[in-house]
Amino acid sequence: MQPTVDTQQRILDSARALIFSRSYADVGVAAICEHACVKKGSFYHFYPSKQALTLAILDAQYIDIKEKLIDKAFVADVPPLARLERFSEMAYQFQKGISADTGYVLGCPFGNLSTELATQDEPIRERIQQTFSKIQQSFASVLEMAQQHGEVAQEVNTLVTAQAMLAYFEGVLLMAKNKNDPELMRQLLPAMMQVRIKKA
Amino acid sequence: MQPTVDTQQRILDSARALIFSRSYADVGVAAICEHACVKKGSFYHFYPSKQALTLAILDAQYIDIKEKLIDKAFVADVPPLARLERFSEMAYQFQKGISADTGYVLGCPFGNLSTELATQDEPIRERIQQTFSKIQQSFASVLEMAQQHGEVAQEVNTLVTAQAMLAYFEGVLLMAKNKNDPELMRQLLPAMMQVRIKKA
DNA sequence: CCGGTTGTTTACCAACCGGTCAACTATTAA
DNA sequence: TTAATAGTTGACCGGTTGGTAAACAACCGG
Repeated sequence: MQPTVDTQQRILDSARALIFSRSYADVGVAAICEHACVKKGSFYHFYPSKQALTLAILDAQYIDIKEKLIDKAFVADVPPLARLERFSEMAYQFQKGISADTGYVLGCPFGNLSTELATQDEPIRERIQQTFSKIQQSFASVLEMAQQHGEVAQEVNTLVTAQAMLAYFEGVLLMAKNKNDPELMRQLLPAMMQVRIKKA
Repeated sequence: MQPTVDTQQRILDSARALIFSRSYADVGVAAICEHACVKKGSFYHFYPSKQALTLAILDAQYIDIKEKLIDKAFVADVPPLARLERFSEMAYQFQKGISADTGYVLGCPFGNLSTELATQDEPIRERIQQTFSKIQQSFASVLEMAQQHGEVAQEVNTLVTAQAMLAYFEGVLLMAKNKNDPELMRQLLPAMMQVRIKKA
């Protein structure tokens, strides 16, 4: 048969790009197939439903973000708190690039799908929740190291502070998307490093 | 004619409730009409399009939030910074009530519509942007009074800090919606009052 | 009593939605 | 050589989408 190499991959990549730049509801299966140069029958050969595809997108998206953003920002030869600054700066550069390419700040793939589907699709909501938890854990680990380095007070609840920082990050992305201006991230994100929530 | 009293109002109220609890794309004109006990022809007698209705919803929603949340929280006989705490507490109570009624934390009507439509519908994006600006202004006024009372340092940029606080608030709402747990607001919102961004 | 305005109703539209199905083709293992 | 398997294709499904048009009913000012 034809190379066939990556029909499934093309479907996933196309769907990821289209849904990220528009919305879940606005991107139909037909549009995904057209973008991936695949017929609808093939789509349903690989994915039983649009929902199942979306769950696969979430997993792939997390792997990407972990490799290309989190792991690249949280490097050992930088002091813990400065790693969070690297994270902010890289996220800003990322959104700025997208904005330059597409004309739009697209925000966070997880946050976007979450607000659209959290009350509508329980499996998707749950998967996003798991993803946020993993990212939160990465943040919390950095905060713990920061505590060991004396950069963060011992009385700080690292897990809850990580949650708050992530919430702030998502909020800034939401506002930047709505304003369609990546520079808002530059202005607001530095305050993320100041967020603290103390132990109960 | 029939009482007719408020066909238009019923359409607006139904649409507001339905779209808030689901999403823009998931709530069709037919569903709105059914919920409002109105025929589709009447809908288009009052609103030229679903988009126009949504713009009207945004305006009505802002009026509501301004009256029932902002003006009630920002009262003169409470110290400025404590007004922000009142705002947080009332927002939490509000979401808790919704959660008890519907089984879901619904988040912010503006934030929800923004993430879904910001890249798709420019007039709606713009209207949401104006709404956020107004809320931000209310926050900034409180911060200025806090400065006059010595609660906030003079070097703080009140307008940008207000923007950051609003972003944090939106982020917390997003996370609470995704976790479907209003208690997250109790845990995270107090940190909103600590957010500061200094003058350049 | 009339005519215009406002509002309501019903029937209708083309386009699209997510998803199914059976026929077909190519590949591989026995 | 054959049979099973994996992948592809195009036609098709019922239901729904936002929106339209025309007939009709009730009100009000002249």
